[in-house]
Amino acid sequence: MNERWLEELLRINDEEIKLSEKQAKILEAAIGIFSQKGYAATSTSEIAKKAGVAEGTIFRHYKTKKDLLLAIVTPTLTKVVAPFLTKDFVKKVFENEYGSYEEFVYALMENRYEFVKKHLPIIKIFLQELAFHDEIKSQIQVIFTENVLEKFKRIVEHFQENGEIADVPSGTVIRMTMTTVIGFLLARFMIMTDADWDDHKEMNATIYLLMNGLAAK
Amino acid sequence: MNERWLEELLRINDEEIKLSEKQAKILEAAIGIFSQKGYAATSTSEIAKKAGVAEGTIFRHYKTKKDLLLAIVTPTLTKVVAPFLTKDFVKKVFENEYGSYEEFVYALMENRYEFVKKHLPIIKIFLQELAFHDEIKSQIQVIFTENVLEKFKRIVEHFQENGEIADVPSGTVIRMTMTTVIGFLLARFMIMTDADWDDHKEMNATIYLLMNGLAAK
Amino acid sequence: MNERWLEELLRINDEEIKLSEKQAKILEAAIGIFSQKGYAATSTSEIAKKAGVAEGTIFRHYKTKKDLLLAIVTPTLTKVVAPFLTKDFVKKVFENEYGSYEEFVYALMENRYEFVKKHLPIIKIFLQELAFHDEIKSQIQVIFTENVLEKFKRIVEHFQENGEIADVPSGTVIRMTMTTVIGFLLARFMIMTDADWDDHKEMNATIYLLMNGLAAK
Amino acid sequence: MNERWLEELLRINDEEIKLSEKQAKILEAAIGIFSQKGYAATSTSEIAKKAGVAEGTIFRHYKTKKDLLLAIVTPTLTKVVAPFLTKDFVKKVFENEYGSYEEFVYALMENRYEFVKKHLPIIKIFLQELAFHDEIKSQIQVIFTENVLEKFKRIVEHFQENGEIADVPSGTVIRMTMTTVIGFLLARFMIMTDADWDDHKEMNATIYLLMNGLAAK
DNA sequence: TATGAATGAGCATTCATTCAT
DNA sequence: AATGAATGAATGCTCATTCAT
Repeated sequence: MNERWLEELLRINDEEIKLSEKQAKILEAAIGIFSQKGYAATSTSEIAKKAGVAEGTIFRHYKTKKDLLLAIVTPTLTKVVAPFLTKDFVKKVFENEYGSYEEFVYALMENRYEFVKKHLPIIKIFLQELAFHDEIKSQIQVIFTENVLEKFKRIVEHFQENGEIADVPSGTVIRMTMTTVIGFLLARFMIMTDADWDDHKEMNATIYLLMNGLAAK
Repeated sequence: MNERWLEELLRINDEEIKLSEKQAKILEAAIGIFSQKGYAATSTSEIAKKAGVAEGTIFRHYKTKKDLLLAIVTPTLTKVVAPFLTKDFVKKVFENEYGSYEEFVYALMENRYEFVKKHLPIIKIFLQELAFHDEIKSQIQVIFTENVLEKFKRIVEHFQENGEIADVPSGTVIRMTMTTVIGFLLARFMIMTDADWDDHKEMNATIYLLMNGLAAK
Repeated sequence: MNERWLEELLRINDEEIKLSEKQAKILEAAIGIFSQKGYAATSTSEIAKKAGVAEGTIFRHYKTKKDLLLAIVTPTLTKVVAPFLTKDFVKKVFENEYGSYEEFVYALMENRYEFVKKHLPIIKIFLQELAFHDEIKSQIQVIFTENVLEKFKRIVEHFQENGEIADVPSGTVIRMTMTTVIGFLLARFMIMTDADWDDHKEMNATIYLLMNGLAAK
Repeated sequence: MNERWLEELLRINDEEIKLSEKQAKILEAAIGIFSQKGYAATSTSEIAKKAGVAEGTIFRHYKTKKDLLLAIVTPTLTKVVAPFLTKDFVKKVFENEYGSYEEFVYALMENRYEFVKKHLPIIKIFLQELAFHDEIKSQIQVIFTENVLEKFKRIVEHFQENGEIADVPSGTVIRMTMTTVIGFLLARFMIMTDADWDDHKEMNATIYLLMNGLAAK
């Protein structure tokens, strides 16, 4: 089985992670069941059975059940806001790699759409457990304020000076953009899971409306 | 203790619900702990202790732990979309009680803002457990398609003919409106719980952006 | 409903027992469920539901669950060996009401056959709980030695002197007779419950074999 | 502790059963308490305590309490009628290993007497629970009709042709023989548990009477 | 490294019994 | 006399975790 995707997803920064075969199976099994029934409602014996390992093996790799959860969720945390973490992300914007805020948002949305689509189960776990574990909550806070907020603000202000978008407080623009993007993804993947949409058409419409909303008058 | 609000919230349609004192205490306790730690991670003994009753008493009133959850969540289900359930809701719109879509959205948002603020713990439970209990999921589906969708559509189309909002498919307008409203409420109550916002200013900005987005050009 | 049979069965000696309607219903329900699932596996709430009374009502009439069992089983105890308890039972034998031991055994068997048939559920309870409650065990001991053994012995010896039955120790004859009678009844009512026998033909054959066995040579 | 007898008793057919030390202790404890207080009145915690293991350990070996019961009772089921299950049982009879029906019955009784004496507690459990668990009941039915009835019938008919026993329907002879044997054993081990009998003398008398009863005239 | 038997605290639920009405 | 809400101990069973092999 090719576990490259898992290794890649769980890698933080650039330290290579080597997952033994058993470890990979445990993680896969845990992701599957956690996302389906929730962390608290999942038993380690269930995970062990699905992973095809002994119960004890789980605890050799992860000291507690919660450690197993965090091993899944923590790396994902950074991956969710990944684009913002690349060094030259802002530079790209200023160097006109994105000719407009619209293009930027479109690229962002498309990128996150693919990411969510690929890692839906983990994203679900993440959203669920976020509410109950303060470790996760505060990590988000940190990542967001340290790595995302400032950059996002610079980008927004760039396009405001630019005259493309209206001169409202950047916080509001950011929130509008984010709720729009996240709202679209939630609607698409959590609620209308089986609706037959033309995803890209809806995405375009959504961004069009957002841009209209943000446009300078 | 005054439990009128609880009785009122849990009332479906117009059947009066009479909560005995113990029952009210059980519900209150359950709501508190469920919303804080999640349904699956909450033990009935914990609820009993917080409610100040014997554990057996819980099971006299609610046959299973899950029944207790549903007794909390099911009535809330309808209350969440309550405005749409009132008989003359659409009529009001057409009779110019709301002069514009903007006014309508504003009223809706304000109203739901107050509702969520008041019943935050139950809403949290509701959102969490939604993902794991198919009974809840399918009930939502039913309520939404039967009571909300059609009415919402008529309203949107009304204001499209009216020339106020753009001539995009009504489904897209509805989704945009809903993700905006829900997005705002989620951001406000779930994520930035302790930010010191000026709620109404943010609400106004949000709606302004939404309306710009939806405006006919 | 006519509860005369119950009142009659539960009457000890000659004290009249007046069962209130509720009491009769409780007893009836208890007999039904005890005999079907056993005393220990039956809950008082189950009895209450079947009897159509409140749980509390049971405990108004019978202080504990065990009291309820004993109220059913104790009177039955004497009724099981009832023929031996009538004053003139032995006299009847000697006065040639029964011309032979065979006739006597036949009458006894027929009589107990009808009794067991009529009161099968109680008999079942009786046999089951006998094993677990020392009160019942010792009561049997008492009744048997005080009321049955001596009389039975006199009867056997009568027909031994008479020359009808062999001159083995009367204890052995009694045991043989009893295991034969009881064995027949057990086989008929407990084991081959649904076999389609000709009961009286089998009874005759059984007694014939017994008498052959006991016959003086 | 030597658990060979338990392993042997619980072995079905010829598959070896290996009982771990804990398992043996659990079974021993369960047999003891079940037979004393009955299955339904015995709690798993009680068994665990007596067995000197943790309560969870019981459920690692036996999925449910009922499984534990069946693990005790089911193998015993076949052992009870064991003589009939040996391949050459009937052959032995025809080849004059038993010169007469009397000798045959005597051997059978003696053999079962020793068996019951040795395994009294299990036999008690067996008789008690028989009444409440349909699995046990139907298994008996199967074993009896498949393995015992036909053989027993052939033996009886052999000795009828032989002229030793009377020409009554074989079913009746079988029932008489069985109620006599079982009646004796019940009387001996269940009822007169503490009587000081000379067991073999009583057994001889019993068989003598039975044979007289069955004798061809 | 991996196993799986063993643990005992904890779980949801049921129980016989009490008591205010 | 009858009710049924309330109790809290007890039940069968599951849990995350440990540890000898």
